[in-house]
Amino acid sequence: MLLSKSCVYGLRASLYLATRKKGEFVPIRKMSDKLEISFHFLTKILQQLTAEGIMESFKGPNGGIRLSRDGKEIPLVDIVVAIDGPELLTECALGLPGCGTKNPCPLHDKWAETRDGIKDMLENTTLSELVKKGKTENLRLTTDGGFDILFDDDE
Amino acid sequence: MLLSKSCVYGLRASLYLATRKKGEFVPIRKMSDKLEISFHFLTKILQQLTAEGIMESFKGPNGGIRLSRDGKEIPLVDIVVAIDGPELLTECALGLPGCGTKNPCPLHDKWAETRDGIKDMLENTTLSELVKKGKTENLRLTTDGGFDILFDDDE
DNA sequence: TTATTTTAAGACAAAAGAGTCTCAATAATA
DNA sequence: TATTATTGAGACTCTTTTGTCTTAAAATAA
Repeated sequence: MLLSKSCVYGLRASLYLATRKKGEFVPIRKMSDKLEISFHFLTKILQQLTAEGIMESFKGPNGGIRLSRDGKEIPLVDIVVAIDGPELLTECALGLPGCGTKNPCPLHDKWAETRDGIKDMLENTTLSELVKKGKTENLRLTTDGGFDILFDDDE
Repeated sequence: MLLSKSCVYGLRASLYLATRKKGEFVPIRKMSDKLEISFHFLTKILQQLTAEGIMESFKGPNGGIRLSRDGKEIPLVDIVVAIDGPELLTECALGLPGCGTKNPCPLHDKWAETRDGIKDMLENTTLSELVKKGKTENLRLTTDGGFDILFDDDE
């Protein structure tokens, strides 16, 4: 599996927040309902992302979570690295510590190239970009629903 | 982590076997020593690969494991799929079941492209190719040693 | 036939990932 | 001030992955 479940949930929640009005706090409970993710589990994941400064939280009524930056400025790699760490983008395909151009494994060159493909994609794709695509084509973020399930009923 | 530890160990063992003379059985104990992998754990992994027909085993004195085909004909993808399954090459980056061109997630197009990069690399890289490169440049398959540690003392 | 060398199979244990639950802290509001 | 709505922190459980151990089965050789 490329990304951990925590990371996937973190990405889905980030996309959710990127659909909201700038500055608006969204309660985790609402997100966990819409995205069909366990509330407590999602809470822990979002705590990581707020600790990393990607999101901001506010307690109490009208509180919740929001993105720290505009979604246009947040590439997927920020969320992936915050949750899964940088290993995916640096590690050896054969699991050898310190594998690099200086002391490579037989697969190093080929894998480095492939890995850069993943890195480029994550660095050059932003939340806003995916939200825009999602909205336009009504793409899904859950097993069942379309992108529109993210919006409130009065929208 | 892209590949499971089992898969990584399976790849290293496959590379080891691809350095041996065609038809020769190598005891698992010898491989586990050279590759610094737990004997019992490696045994279980190789059982999967023999079950998949990628390797053949023979019990008793002078027994061991060998590749079923010549290393030239074995692409890495065969070993990866045998151990980790085909999910890596098919699954959705956001973990949505049935994500595809027909019912995609917002990341589907970009991820499908990246995923194909991984697939192409694994399909177009063979054991022999890596062994050749490893031998020529004395690349490592363990934390410490070079490729030469795979060879017997009398070679 | 008996002992030895090897893989096969499966029980078991340890560690990591995934998920749940409870209680504390903070903020708003009645 | 008391109540309610929210996140924060941490203990806890369940599942999967990783790793160990024991015993059985097969093949060879003494």
